[in-house]
Parts: sequence; structure tokens; C-alpha cells
Amino acid sequence: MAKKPRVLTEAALGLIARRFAALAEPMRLRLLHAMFDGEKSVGALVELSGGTQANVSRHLQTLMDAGMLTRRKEGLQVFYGIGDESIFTLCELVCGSLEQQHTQRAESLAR
Amino acid sequence: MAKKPRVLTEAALGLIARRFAALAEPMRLRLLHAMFDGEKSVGALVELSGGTQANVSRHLQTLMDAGMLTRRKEGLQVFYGIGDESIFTLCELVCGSLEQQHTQRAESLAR
DNA sequence: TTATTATATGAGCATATGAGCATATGCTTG
DNA sequence: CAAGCATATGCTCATATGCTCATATAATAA
Repeated sequence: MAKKPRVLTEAALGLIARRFAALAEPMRLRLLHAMFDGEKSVGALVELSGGTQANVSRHLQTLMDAGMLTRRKEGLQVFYGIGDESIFTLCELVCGSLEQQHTQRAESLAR
Repeated sequence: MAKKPRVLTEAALGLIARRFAALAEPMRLRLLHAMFDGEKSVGALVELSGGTQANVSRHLQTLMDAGMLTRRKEGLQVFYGIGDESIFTLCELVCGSLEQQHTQRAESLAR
């Protein structure tokens, strides 16, 4: 039966962990969320996220390193966008699961 | 169109980030992987993961706090299992996306 | 060239996290 | 009760990570 028993090497585990780590910060999630409807300039992301320019730039770097973003220079500005479709699904899954837990907890308290 | 424009509060972002953080460690991924085919005792997980008993116990605690595991005591032993089905899909997605990136990189180097 | 704007990055600090050791707790048996 | 096994938890150290400030780089305009 064994649903495709993926061999998990040390290196693979590290890569997977790094990918999840990239998503494990509120500010980065906020940035990704701001890019959900298309690419944005760094300046725009600074405004939308409410963070400092330096900090936003660093987090964008982290997401780039994780291979999740696209980057396009246009004059003085740099536009970042979501380059990995799986991110949408990942976030949907987590949100759904959290909602479910929340609901269950509420129910178990109510009875 | 706007695919359900989830409002993301500060608190929600924190919860989502914490959930991803729980998956952002190789040892925890290894433990989850060991539980893919059913619940296991702590002792068994120590053996399978190659970690120390204390460390394994702590990581299991972290995964519990994240609401991802089931816990069942039976005599002296404690059995942990995966309690959140979404974890399977999350890991599948990340693995798939990584493989794709890997393939693309390999291709771009080959030409 | 110099000035201006947009983005990136080095340095330093504060906090968070993982690993290891020793020990505590909890359950069962005698 | 005491002894023994399985699991959990303080404590400490080392390292990683996020944030801020100041400054560097890059592209454009004067």
C-alpha cells in the first residue's frame, strides 16, 4: 500500500525544513499576502506591510533565497512577485486546518 | 474574482507562522515521517530518529503544542501519532515544489 | 559631474531555539 | 513500601534569527 514511500535523506529534510522556515515569520507572510494579487515594488510592500525599508528588503531576500519569489528590476524600482504557486495552497491548507481546530476547541468548550 | 480574500489579522499571521515553524526543523520532520504509517511510542521514535530521548521528547512537545499530534498513554509508554491530516498534504506540496525547482535548475545548467 | 531616489547590506544588539546533561515525574511490579 | 522502566523537564551553552541604524550600491535626472 505504502503511498509512495519517499526516501528522506538528511539533505532533503534540511531543504524541506528551510522551506517551511521561510514561511514561519509573520512579516514574511504579510509580504506574501500583499503579493497575492500580483507583483509589487519594494516601496509598495514597505507601505502595505508597515515595516521599515531595511527589514522588508531583508525578508524579501529570505523569500528569494527560498526560491519563492520572482524579481524584476525596472529603473530605480524592484518588483517582487510570488513565483511558486504552491505557496497559495500551503497557506490555504494551514488556514483551513487552523479554522478547523479553532472550531473544535470552541465546540468542546461550549458543551 | 478574488479567491476568498481572507482577512489576515495580526493574531492570525502569528498562528500561521507558528504552525510553519513547527515544521521547520529536520528532526521534527523526521519524527513526523516516522509516524506516517501510524502512531509510535516515544522509545520507538527515539530509535527511528537516532536522537536522544530528551530531545525527541521536546520535539514531540513542540508538535503537540502546534496541535499536530495525538497523544495516548498506555501503561509506561506514550504513543504519538499524526492528528492533523493536512500535514501529509503540506509535506507532499513542499516535496513536489522542491523537486520541480531541482529539475528546473538541472535543466538550466545542462543546456 | 553631482544630486536624488529606490533598494540592498554591514554591524550590533536582543531574543529565540536546539542540543546535551542531569534529574524529576509517573506508572507498574514485587 | 521500594525498585525499575519510560517519559518529561530544569538548566546551560552555543547558535540562529529578527530588528534597527547607518551606509553602500544602482539607476536616473540635472
